[in-house]
Amino acid sequence: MAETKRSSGRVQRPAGADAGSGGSRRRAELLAIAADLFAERGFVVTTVREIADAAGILSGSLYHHFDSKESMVDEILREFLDFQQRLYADVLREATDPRTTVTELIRQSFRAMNGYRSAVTIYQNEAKHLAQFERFDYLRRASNDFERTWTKVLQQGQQAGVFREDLNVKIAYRLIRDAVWTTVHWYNPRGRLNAEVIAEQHVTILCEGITTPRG
Amino acid sequence: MAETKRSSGRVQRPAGADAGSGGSRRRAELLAIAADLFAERGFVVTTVREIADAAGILSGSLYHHFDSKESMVDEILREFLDFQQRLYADVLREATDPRTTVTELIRQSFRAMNGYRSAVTIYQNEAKHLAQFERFDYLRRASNDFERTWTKVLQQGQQAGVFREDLNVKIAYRLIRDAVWTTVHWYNPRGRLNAEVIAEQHVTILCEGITTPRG
Amino acid sequence: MAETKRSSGRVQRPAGADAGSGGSRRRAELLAIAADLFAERGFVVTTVREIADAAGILSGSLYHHFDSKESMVDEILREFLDFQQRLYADVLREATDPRTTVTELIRQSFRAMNGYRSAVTIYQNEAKHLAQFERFDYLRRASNDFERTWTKVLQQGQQAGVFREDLNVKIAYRLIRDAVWTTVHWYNPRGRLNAEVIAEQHVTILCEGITTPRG
Amino acid sequence: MAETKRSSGRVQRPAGADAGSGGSRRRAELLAIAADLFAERGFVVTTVREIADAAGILSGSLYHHFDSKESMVDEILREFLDFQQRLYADVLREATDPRTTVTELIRQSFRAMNGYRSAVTIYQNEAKHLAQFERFDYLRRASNDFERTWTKVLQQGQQAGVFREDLNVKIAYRLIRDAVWTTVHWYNPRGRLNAEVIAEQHVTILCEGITTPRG
DNA sequence: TATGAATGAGCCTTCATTCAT
DNA sequence: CATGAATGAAGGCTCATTCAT
Repeated sequence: MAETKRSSGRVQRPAGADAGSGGSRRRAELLAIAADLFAERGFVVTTVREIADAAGILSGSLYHHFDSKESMVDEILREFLDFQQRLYADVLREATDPRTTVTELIRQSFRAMNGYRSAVTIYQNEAKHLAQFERFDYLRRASNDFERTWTKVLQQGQQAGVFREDLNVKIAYRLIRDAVWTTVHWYNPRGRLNAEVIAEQHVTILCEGITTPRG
Repeated sequence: MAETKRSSGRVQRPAGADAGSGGSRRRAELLAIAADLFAERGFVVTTVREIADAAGILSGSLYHHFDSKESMVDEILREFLDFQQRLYADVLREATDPRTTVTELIRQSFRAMNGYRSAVTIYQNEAKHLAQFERFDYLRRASNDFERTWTKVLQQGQQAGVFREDLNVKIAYRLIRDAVWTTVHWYNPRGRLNAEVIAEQHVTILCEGITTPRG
Repeated sequence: MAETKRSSGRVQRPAGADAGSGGSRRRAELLAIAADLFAERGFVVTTVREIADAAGILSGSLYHHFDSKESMVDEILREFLDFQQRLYADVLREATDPRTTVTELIRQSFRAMNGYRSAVTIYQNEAKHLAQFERFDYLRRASNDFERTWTKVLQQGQQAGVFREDLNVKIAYRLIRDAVWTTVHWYNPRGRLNAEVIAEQHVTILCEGITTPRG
Repeated sequence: MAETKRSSGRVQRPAGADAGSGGSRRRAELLAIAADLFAERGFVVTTVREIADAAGILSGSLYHHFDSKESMVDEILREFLDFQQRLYADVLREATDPRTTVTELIRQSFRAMNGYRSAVTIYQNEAKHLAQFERFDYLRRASNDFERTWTKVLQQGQQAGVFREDLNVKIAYRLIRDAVWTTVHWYNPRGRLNAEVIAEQHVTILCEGITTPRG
């Protein structure tokens, strides 16, 4: 078999996690470093040398842990997508009314941005480009899943009369998705505006609009 | 050396000819081809060869028209930014109440997407990356201009009591900007949803929210 | 389309040949240089840098003419195989008795060694290794063609009573083939023994054996 | 440093155990594995990792047994060459007439192919390449020994009138050598044609030729 | 204006080898 | 004996760019 290179490593473990699992600690470190660079500079533009430099090793040494640069993003994205899908599933399982569900979906989207900030950015920036390779088929699948999840909730809300009838759910979904996820481009975890504040602003604007309630 | 290569070339069709001007027709064609490729595939990933292939010439021949690949994006982006800024200026000059102004700003943002679709995409995708080079300083400047324009209007609206007081204008601005401009990623000019419909949906959602007005 | 890289180039043109055909003269030169190196040092071991050095250009420049190192051998081998197969076909077309046919087949095998010396060596040394890649399927096909050609003639000779009955044609074919083609490993075009002499010795030994006629 | 690594290891089974000796049993196993891979895939192309994989250990662990990849072939080839030379010496010692001697030399060449099949293949394929390194000087020496052995016998046969006068012994030797040893490329120990049959066919063809004895 | 040949720098990857544990 | 992490050198290939014709 291969010399190491087995998958499974957690990325920026956002809690306890990790356990005595397979992917060595070193592996996870390297993945986190790569994720940050991919997010900051772009996947194509980031060289394996840069990753290696940042890790304090030689570029060739990376291949002791990973098959390729591609397999690094691959792992990073899968990790994030799994996490996000789990969060959404949780919301749906405990869903009550559509309004609350939408609010929660928005909030949980922001939550992923804490543990998987780089991954979200990468997903945002590179998914389209990567999706053209067979290996990344799952990106399209995940994207479709997300769309289905959201549009279903929006439709239910419309039928229940809680969401505007003149809403084109497809457009609405995309607007919300982009509004929420592009946040990652300017959100600064060490800045004044923390994720919660931003999340609530988004909930407010997207649900109620920017104008004051009409008397 | 360079016989042509000077800037000024119009990119995509927008309105009045341009005939006779400096940038030859061929130049404009090449720029349009490049813009489409940059938008579709990404600036870094698009090779000069691909552009040349699409134009039916050899890659070296491109350098008769342009100094470099960079100077191509440069022209493409400048063109679009000029156009967009002119449109915004028009809106502001004829501004009445904040609510109408915001609506118009949104509409005019969508308008640019018709004539400068590729340019908008490129701006969306590559600005951050390009802005790190001196040559593209104007990107940051434009971005700041946009932010100033919008936040001013939003603040005025708040003071006038027409926009919610609990609005963080910075966040609101970014939400609106991203919601509007990321449209370019999925907007299909030949699809069912034309730009106007999408624009109105955005106006509605962003101004009134997705929920039905409460009695 | 591609920038150059079209196939068709003659390799070590063994006569007038070449004409104003497609593959530029430069291309043919490079191919000849590559062929010599592949033959002398082995395909895998020869680096594109070495080829480029021998040609007085940079390694990257080779890719202006060829898609890859592989496509270089590919062309070299195809060229030779075509030539050899044409020669064999000529022999068969004008075939009279089996004994003469075999003699001619041997002679024509040696003839290819003059114009395509390097190619023959490469074929000898690398065919097995290369044949494992789809792209080189034709190697196996050519090999089978050769075998069919030879074994048919040998069988006919046996039926005609001119070749020994106790001959295993498969073994005989392989013995002859290898005896003839491995010559390339030690044959020195500028040495004392010219191709004709060697050919005749082979004809004699293979047809009559090394022992003196008895009786 | 090296605790084992010293030469002497027997390669493939040939005869009497070897137990207790320096080269541990493991060592011999590894060598056999390496030999098979070198033969099948080529020395340069075979990676240490592949050998290690086939042996179920990590590539680094091989260096507990051997100094380098080179020292592996080295041992493999020495082993075979020793064996072959011993066989030839035996033939010469008990030599009677040239015709029988040649026959026996051919037979003993085939004999080595049973115990040292991979080694023969490696010798066939890589000798030329390896001989360029000082360390493998003995390859050239062995090759010369073989040539001397054979040409002497052939000359004696000519003088005795049993081999054709018009024979160029150099060419004849090479023809025989190559005819015999290239067999290894297609000989399948588990195929229909066993080594003995092949050997006898070679003896017949090389001594008597493929044509029927003329009345 | 365009071609065709070449440059030069850099990229991803491979691989034999080392060595602390 | 073996693992796991790393080294360092090299290899095939890409690509923006130049320039003589």
